[in-house]
Amino acid sequence: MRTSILDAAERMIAEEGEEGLSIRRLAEEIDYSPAAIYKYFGSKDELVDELKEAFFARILTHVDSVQGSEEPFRHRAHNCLRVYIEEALDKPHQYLGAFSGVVDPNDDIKKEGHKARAFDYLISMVEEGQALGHFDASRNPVTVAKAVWACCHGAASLLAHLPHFLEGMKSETPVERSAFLDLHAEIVLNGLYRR
Amino acid sequence: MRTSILDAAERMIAEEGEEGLSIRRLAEEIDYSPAAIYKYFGSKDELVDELKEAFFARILTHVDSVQGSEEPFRHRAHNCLRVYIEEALDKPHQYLGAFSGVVDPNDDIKKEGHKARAFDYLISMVEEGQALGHFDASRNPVTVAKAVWACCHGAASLLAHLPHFLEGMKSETPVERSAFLDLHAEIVLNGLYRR
DNA sequence: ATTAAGAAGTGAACACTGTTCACTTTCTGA
DNA sequence: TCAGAAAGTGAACAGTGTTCACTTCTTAAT
Repeated sequence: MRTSILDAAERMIAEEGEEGLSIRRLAEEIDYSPAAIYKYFGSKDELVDELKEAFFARILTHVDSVQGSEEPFRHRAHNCLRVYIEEALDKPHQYLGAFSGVVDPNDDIKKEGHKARAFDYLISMVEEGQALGHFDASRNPVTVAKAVWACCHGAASLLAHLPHFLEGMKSETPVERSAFLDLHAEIVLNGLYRR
Repeated sequence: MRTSILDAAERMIAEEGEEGLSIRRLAEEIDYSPAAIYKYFGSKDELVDELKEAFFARILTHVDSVQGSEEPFRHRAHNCLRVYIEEALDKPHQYLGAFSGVVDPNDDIKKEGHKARAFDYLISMVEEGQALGHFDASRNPVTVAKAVWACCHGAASLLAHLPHFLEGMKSETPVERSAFLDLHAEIVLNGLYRR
C-alpha cells in the first residue's frame, strides 16, 4: 500500500511537477481518502523526501557501475560526469524539486544524506586523478570535487529546467544532448588536468 | 503603489522563500486588501516574474561592468563568472525560484528573456577567447557558452540551496566562499584554454 | 468460536491559499 | 458641479495540507 502511494505520487510528479502533486488528488487516483495517506506518511514532505531518496539511490547505482568499470581513468571520469547528468534528466521534475528552496542549515544535517553520498564518488575520483599525477595534487580534493559537482549539477539543472535549452536559445543548428554532455564533461575534465 | 507591493514581496521572498510568499499576508503587511493587488498585477505569477526580471537586470548590470573593464582577457573572463555567481547569491531565494520547475517549451519563448540576455555576454566572451587564439575556434561558441553557463549556474544554485555547502559536507577545513569561486572559475576557464 | 486490541480507513472540519466579482469609495477633468 | 474612471473592498469559490473523533476490519489469544 505504501508503495502504491509512492508509485502514484511519482507518476503525478513526473507529469505535473512537485507543486502539482496534491494529496487529495493523489488519494482519489488510488481510491483512498486523503486522511488514509497520513497513516503511512507523517506529511506530504515526508512522502516526497522518500521519493527523492529513492531517486538519488538510483543515480548512485548508475554512477557506481561506471566508476567500477575497467576503462582507463579519463574515460571513467568522463562517463561519471555524463551519467550523473543523464540519470538526473531521467526525472527532471524530481531532480529540480530536490534542489529547490534554501535548506535551513539546522535541520538538514542528516536529511541531505543522499546528496552527500553522490558526492563521495566525486571525491574519490579527484583523489585518483591526483594520485595518478593528472590533477594538481596541492589542491584540496574535497573542494575540487565540490566545484566539479557544481558544474555537473548546473548542466543537469539547466537542461531539466529548460527542456528546449539546446534547441532554442541562439542555437541556429541544434546540438544533440549527447554531444553537449560530451563537450561539457570534456571542458570540466580538461580544466582539472595540469598543464 | 506598484513599487511598494513589489518591495514588500521582495522582502518576504528574501525571508521566507518564493513558496512562503502569500498574497494575503503581503496585503496585510502593506495594509491592503488582497483584491487590491489584482488591480496592479494580473496574478501572483506575474508579480514574481516582474521581480525575477528586475533581479536578472541587476545581475546583468554587474556582469556588464566587469566585461567592459580594461583588464586583460583572462582577468575579465574570470571575473565575469565570479560576478554572475556572487550576484545570484545576493538573493538566494529569488535565484532558485527563477530556475525552479520545468518550463513548458510552448509558453516561454519570450518569457525567459532575462536569461537569454545574461547568456549573450557569455557568448561574446567565448568568441573573444576564440578570436584571441586562446580557445578552440572549431567549437560552436554558442554551445560552449551554454556549457560554461551550466557550470556557473551550478555553483550559484548549489551555494544558494545549501548555505553550509562550504562549511559542512566533508570539509574539515572550511573554505572561504571567495576562494571557492576563484577555484571554480579557474577550473572552468582552464578547461576552455587550448593545450 | 468469542472477544479484545489494534491497525486501517473515513468524513467532516480547520485554517490556509489564489482569484473573482459585485459593490463602494475616492479622485480627476470638463 | 457632476459624470466617469480609477482605486479599494468584503464576501465568496474552489482548492490546498492536516487533524481528529469515529467506524470498520483484521488478527491474536483465550
